[in-house]
Amino acid sequence: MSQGKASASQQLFTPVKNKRTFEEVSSNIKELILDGTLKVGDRLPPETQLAQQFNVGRQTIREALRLLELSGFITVQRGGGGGTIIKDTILRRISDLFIDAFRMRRVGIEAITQARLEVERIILDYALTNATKDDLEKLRANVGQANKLIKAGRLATEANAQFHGLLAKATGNPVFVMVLESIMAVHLDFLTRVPASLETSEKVVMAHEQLLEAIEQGDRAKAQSLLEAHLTEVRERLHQVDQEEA
Amino acid sequence: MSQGKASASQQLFTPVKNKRTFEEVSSNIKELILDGTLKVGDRLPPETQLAQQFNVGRQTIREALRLLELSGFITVQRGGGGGTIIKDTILRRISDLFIDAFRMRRVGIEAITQARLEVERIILDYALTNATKDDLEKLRANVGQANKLIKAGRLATEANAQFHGLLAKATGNPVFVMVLESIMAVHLDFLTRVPASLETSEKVVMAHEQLLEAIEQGDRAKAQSLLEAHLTEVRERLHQVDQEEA
DNA sequence: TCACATTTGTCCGTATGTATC
DNA sequence: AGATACATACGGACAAATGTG
Repeated sequence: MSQGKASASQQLFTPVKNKRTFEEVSSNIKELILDGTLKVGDRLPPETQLAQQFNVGRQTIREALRLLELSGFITVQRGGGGGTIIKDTILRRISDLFIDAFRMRRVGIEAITQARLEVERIILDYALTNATKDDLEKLRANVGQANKLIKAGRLATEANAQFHGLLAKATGNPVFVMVLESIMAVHLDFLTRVPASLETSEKVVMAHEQLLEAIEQGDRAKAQSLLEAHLTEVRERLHQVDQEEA
Repeated sequence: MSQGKASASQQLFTPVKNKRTFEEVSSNIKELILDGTLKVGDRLPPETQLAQQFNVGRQTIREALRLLELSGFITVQRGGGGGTIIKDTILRRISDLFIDAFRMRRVGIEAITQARLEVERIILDYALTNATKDDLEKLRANVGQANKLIKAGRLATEANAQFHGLLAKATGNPVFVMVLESIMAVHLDFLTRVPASLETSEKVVMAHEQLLEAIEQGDRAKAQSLLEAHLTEVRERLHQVDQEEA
């Protein structure tokens, strides 16, 4: 890349083929998905047929499928009746890459907590003005389910994580959902190393419930201070673990 | 990992193999990179040798390499003297996935602009308190380079995008860098559809210069209003394009 | 400039594992 | 339980690209 000048800083001829064949196949299928020709739930033909239709070898098809799989566009099931199915798991893939990136750069837990706090502040702000009745109902249902789990003596870790995702959705802006889920994936990755106790799980549910009430009442100031307190507590808990490990 | 209790409702034996072979190989190599055994710049053995060492077929190795490649851990060059080299391109991969995610969900430009504005607000806030002399020097150099390009009658698109990345770096928190670059990648993806004029490019550089001066003087209020104005202008330009297309 | 060695890219044939009916 | 359909995996072979002498 980056060939400065050809005649006048612009290249006259673009190479007919610079991508590898499996990349060609991959982006070919990707475009079909993105433009709606192939929809979620649809099934792709078997690899052998794909190879024939694209007029390439099976190995090429397989490598193309690996790209699509890791990009979150398809899932592959082996065995009879299985095959390749269009499915949107991009967000999970982004989260996975975020986790990798943090491990690679050896980013500390403080940086993540700080970023999460700031993002959640924004989210709360937007959620307070944009949340629909449907959003609030879903948040209510989430807290209800979490309470149920706690009373049954079970952990509500997953539901508790979901609460923040629902809050992000209530902003009406999907970008906030993506950003929050990416950051939270890293956060949760750290959290899995600390044995979750029933008490802390219960505390979290209570905090969510109070926060939700403040949101429902439109009490901005109260909601903000509750969020602050909630996340500060999470931060303390994580730092404790961080030091124990070190 | 994470087997709480072994007697009731918990599995005693975990399956020896649930991952596919190429996934096994991939995460094997990935761990070697993450724990520092393999460092950036190192070269992996040729595929045939890898196949022998892992005792698998070359096809399996190739699919494993595709995963690592798309995850941003390696780059592959063909030909003599080429091969697989450890290289960290995770951030670029995340940006690519973000672009895919937006196309897939058909998120509008307004949502992205809004999110970017909020994130940049935070970044400016942190940069104002945390920026080191080195950070400021790099920002200065960036503006200088951009000005040079403009005077030479060339566009400064790349440098202008880099300015915001440098600002994010000045927060001292790498999470902000990741989030901003992800959002900006989508933004730039939209921007490539509008033919950039020399005048707008120049305008942007001037805005950056003014903003930098305010930061250097520690004038928080001024910096904030300048940022606001700058991003609002970008927003207007984009919306214009958006409507022309529709 | 040209030939050569190295390494990835691609194809084919075949066998095995696995899930569904 | 058996047949079927599909992904998974192996091995061998050749083509294409790219650096080196």
